[in-house]
Amino acid sequence: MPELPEVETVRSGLALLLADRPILCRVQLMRADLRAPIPASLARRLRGQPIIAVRRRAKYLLFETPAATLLCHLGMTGTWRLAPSGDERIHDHCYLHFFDGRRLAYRDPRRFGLLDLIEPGRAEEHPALAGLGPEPLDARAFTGAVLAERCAGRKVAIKPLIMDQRVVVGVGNIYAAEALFRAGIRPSCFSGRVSRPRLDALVAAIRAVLLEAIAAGGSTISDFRQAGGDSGYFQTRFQVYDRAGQPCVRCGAKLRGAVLGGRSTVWCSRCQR
DNA sequence: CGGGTTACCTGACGGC
DNA sequence: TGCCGTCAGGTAACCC
Repeated sequence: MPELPEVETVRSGLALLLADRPILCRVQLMRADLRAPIPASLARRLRGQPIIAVRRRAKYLLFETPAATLLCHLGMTGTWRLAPSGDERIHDHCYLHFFDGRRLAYRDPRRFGLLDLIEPGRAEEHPALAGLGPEPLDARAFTGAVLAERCAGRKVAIKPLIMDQRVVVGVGNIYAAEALFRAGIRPSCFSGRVSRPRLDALVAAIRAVLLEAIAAGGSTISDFRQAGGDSGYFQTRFQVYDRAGQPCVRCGAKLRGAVLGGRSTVWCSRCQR
């Protein structure tokens, strides 16, 4: 489900819900592992702690408490929701119970997500966060020059390259396709052969599409929901994603579809070179 | 090392 | 109705 706009939408929703810094009275794990084992000490370490902030790095959520930070990746199907008493669902893997009586539920049918603990001040050392590329919305960190350096001499196609979280974070299959369409770049283009002006355009397109999607509350495909339960609506603005065989919004040509780097890819062979 | 494929897991959907 | 194949927003372990 979640690329940067969806994770940011969840983050801002949770930050609003938790703005009064509620104190955890119980962390209830319903299973011992997701994609990776959940530390056995997680519940004990977080008990009695206030949530002082909810941050985002790449596609990760960080629930900060004085004693430790709860790290969460939503994988493909992870969701957080306010779960009143009686609202228990299949694939709920973790409940955060607060002293004020509220409860947050983490639900993740495919279990590609991650829950882990980070020691205070050690976020950059965590294996999942170390080595991540720049935030695409940070205009100083993610520039055409930075992307050009990562592309130089590379034969990997540009679409899988911009989905590589070591190059730039937060871009997944949907927004990679949308950004490449906006920039007029064919997804299968060798990274090392995309000109510098076109890489500048791609950086701008990535930033623009992510910002527009955040403003729209993310894209709701299947069961993505904001933390408040609302749907995002950016999916109504897809120009290429999931539109193979349909007409290009710009020129009317039939959009092409293929598998690239193991992921479904859609593009306009007339508008994208 | 770079580049490509596969596995992880469940659910939804289309075809028969 | 139900069975089966295919596909899904991500990541990482493999292979050559």
